[in-house]
Amino acid sequence: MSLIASSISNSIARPDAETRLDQAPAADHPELRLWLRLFTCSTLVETTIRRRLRAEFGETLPRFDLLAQLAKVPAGLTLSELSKRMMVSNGNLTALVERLVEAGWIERRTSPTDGRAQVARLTAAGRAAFRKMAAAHERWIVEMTGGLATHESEQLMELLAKWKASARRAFEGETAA
Amino acid sequence: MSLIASSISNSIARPDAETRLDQAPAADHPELRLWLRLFTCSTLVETTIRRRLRAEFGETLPRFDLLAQLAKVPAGLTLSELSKRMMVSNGNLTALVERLVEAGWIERRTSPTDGRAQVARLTAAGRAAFRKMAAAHERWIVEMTGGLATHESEQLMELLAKWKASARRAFEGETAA
DNA sequence: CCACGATCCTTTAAGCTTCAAACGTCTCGA
DNA sequence: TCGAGACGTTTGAAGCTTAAAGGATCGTGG
Repeated sequence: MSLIASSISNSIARPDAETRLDQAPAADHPELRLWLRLFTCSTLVETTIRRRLRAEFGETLPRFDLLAQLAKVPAGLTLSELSKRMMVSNGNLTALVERLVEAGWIERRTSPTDGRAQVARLTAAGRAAFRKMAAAHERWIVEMTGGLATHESEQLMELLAKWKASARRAFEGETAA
Repeated sequence: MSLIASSISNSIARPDAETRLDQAPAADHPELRLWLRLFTCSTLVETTIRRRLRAEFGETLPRFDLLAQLAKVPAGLTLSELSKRMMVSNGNLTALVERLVEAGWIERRTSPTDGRAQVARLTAAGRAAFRKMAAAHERWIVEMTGGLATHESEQLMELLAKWKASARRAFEGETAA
């Protein structure tokens, strides 16, 4: 969480010919405003989910997320596969998995085909716990997306797909270089 | 960071009349897919910014964010005003402000009108440091939004505004209740 | 005037997160 | 077969984050 926000860098230097701050209070470039808005949406949803998860189930979002990933793959996933899907660094998973193993919700074993890899898998208890949370989670998401009509959602999906493509290019350009 | 992902909860219970998984690999409800995609965009952009900020300036995102907020208000902001704008908990700011004061980039003093409030303000050094980072940050954002045409950006702004409204309702319903 | 509730900040404990470095395992080519 | 490099995971240090509890200050209604 953390709001990037617009720069003030050139809002002073800019000549006043284009000074139409009808409703834009401060942000300069439309791209910055767009990013700011996307980020706000994301944070709002995420924070709400996090709070409700804690309040109603005493759970954290990363734990729920990990369970959700495993729920989709009954055979289990390696830790690095998990870290890719959850979009977190791999060093992160060791402790997270550790705690979930202690809770009895997942089990971890060395891959039979690759001595380096650890495979995590849901236990029956973990699956049951997850199922309850997932139902609530789904309701929350639907509630928070309620303001959009069907055709709007579809439009949004497409536009975000485009953005995602741009963003991923920049993202990957990093690790490659 | 943490990817909520779809539930598997009812993907088995659902009758196969509606089983058109042409391209949707796993997610059930369109709302979940939408949220997932928004979240992915957000994380992709955020992670890229974070990495570049570290690589090129040795800075972290929260520090940059705080400077950005202060840059918009020369007179300074109280810590609680900052926490609202940055969308983080207030307990968070104490240490963050502390470190930025040590770096000499901001200064903090008790508000003359309210003995409880601490007002943070950029120093000249902080403003200079921020300016350099802000210019780069702006370039990065523009780069990552490059795939969208002008009319698409505008559309996206509107759709996200609607979503934001829904999400904020849910968000505020929490603290009010 | 003063007690009460609201507000602002800090502290604490627990957990999450990243990066970078280290270690074991695997793969593949010489 | 053996070595180099790639890969999967763990560890450590530093920092971020939250929720909850505590202390200081403010404003207001008695």
